[in-house]
Amino acid sequence: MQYWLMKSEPDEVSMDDVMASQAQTTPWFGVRNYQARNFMRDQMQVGDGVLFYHSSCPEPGIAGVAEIVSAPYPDATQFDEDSKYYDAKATQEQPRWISIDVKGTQKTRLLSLAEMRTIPALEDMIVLQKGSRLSITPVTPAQWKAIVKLLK
DNA sequence: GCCAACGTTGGC
DNA sequence: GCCAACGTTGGC
Repeated sequence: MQYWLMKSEPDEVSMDDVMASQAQTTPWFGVRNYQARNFMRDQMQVGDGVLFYHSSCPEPGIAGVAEIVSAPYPDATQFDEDSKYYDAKATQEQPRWISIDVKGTQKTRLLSLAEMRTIPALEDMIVLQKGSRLSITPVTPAQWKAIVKLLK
């Protein structure tokens, strides 16, 4: 059981979108960074906790909590020539990119990036480090606990 | 829109 | 294998 922070641009997929599809699940596609892919491929497990983070928007921050609900599987968009995520070097036999499904657990108040920076228990979070751009990052149990408490 | 930081590509 | 050039991310 591990914890993760996953970034999404709310213009693409917001926490509201994730909650609206609660009956089903939301496929997480379009990751095109090897480090993030490897986290999904090698470490993510069904039941892992996810902090849903809104990036590249007026108020960046954590907007809700979700859960991993599938094993990794090939990201279909890598084979779709019409997709902006198309990758000519990926083949069905040797896919490069991976998706997983998440399910929204709870929309929370927005824990803004600015507020996160003021909380000592969070200062080591990868997402707060200078120059950090990884869209999927591990979260420690202590960080998770502190954030869940703040969001109550 | 700016720009720092990072990742990827490709020539050598 | 090095590294310059380029593209992307993402806060501000």
